[in-house]
Amino acid sequence: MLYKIELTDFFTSAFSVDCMIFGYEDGQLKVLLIERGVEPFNHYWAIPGDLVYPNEDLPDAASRILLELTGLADVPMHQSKSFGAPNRHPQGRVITISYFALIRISDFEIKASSWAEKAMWVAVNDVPQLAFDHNLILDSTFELLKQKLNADPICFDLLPEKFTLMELQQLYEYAFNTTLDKANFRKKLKSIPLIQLNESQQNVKHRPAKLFKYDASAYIASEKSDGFQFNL
Amino acid sequence: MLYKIELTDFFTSAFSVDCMIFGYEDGQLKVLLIERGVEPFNHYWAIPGDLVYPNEDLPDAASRILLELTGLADVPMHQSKSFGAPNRHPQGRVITISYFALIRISDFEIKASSWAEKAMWVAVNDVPQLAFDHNLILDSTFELLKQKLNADPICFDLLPEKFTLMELQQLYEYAFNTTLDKANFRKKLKSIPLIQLNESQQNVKHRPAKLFKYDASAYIASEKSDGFQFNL
DNA sequence: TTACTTATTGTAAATCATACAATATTTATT
DNA sequence: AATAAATATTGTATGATTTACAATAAGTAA
Repeated sequence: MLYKIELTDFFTSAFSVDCMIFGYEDGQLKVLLIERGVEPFNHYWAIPGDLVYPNEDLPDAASRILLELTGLADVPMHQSKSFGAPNRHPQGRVITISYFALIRISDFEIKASSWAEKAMWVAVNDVPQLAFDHNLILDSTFELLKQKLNADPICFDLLPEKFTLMELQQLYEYAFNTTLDKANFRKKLKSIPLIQLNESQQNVKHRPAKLFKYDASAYIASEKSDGFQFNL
Repeated sequence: MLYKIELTDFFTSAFSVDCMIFGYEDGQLKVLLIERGVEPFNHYWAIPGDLVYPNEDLPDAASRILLELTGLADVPMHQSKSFGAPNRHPQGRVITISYFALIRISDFEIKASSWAEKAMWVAVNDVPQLAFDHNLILDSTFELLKQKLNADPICFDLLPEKFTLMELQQLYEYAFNTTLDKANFRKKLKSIPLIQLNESQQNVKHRPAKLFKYDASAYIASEKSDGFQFNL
């Protein structure tokens, strides 16, 4: 630095939030992407995100922007990593704080609006080249998501309210790209409060599986809820 | 918003990094704090941190600022959470990206400089009221640190190179505020590559304990290094 | 030599993980 | 109806791990 930098020189940056919404459908873990209809990166697919207003809190911005671009409302989000390489945005210094959430795809209707041309669920294993450094952000957040799947019972946010144990197992098998023993998987589930319903799977060509519900309040009430390792 | 907001209106913010350096000394987990010598929050204790230059990458800024304020160099840092409440900084909108690192206190010499009046190691259970939202940042990062202590063998970054198993156990007992069975703790350690040295503790009034070293390269070479749960 | 203090190892019971095998319940087919 | 096919669900035997203690070892201090 040759010249003394003034305080006002620092206040020349912007910041954005990027919202990664994950869902589970057709046996695949998917993320909600938009097609940009503006420069820069016009017509590129991207994580829904935008600049934060100078007086707006970050979680509020995340909710607003997700709603504006995709039509999704009332999705509680968790903070992921922040990215701030000096050249990551062509229009100036923009630091992005990324957020993620897990939802039941069937509970929501997506509708692209504002400058988003399209909105689409894309399997995480099938994500194209994205705008900005969004592939980096997504990869990093998917790793975080896998950690959380092992540490907290958040898998139930992805499944329908009533699910079979096989569906639960397949979600884990897909996320961790592995195969699990059915009998032993069920034994591990004994440590999680699940309620077996008097209902069965419909429209299958074989013995239908029983449906289960996750008992969140029982989990919260248990000592397990702090320091517990899920590790399915 | 009554008026259309222009792109230039967004580029009016600044961002900072805050560096939480943890160490272990006298049986206590400590964090490095500075006393501010400038407004705002003059004479408050604070996490070492400052504004990032408009063209500076975040990790570079973290290294530079830590060196300027505390004299610590060559400390690899990991990103923690970001904080961006609109009113968290009295001089304008400043989002902070927090970083943390674990070091061996005895390997470094701290020296306050620039606008830091003092620099001091403070036990994490004994931190005073800090400037800005720094108590919030520290609490949140200490939780993250505990998670990491359970997931990775990072405890060895805090201990001296040669340590006794009792010292290792006491570190965990302090961090998790619990007591552990000596015999069973040692059995858990069997899953971690430790090298027993031909040296013993010095200057103790009873049978001295053997000294151990952590074999990092053996850990990295093992399959455990991905997806492994430490959980001591 | 003996008491004292902490380090280190051992052991038995209980719990959990793993690899399979066996049984159960439904739909589809004859 | 009876049987086949497919998947759901439960069982079992072996080994590994966890847990709560007890026992032994190896130094220091008188």
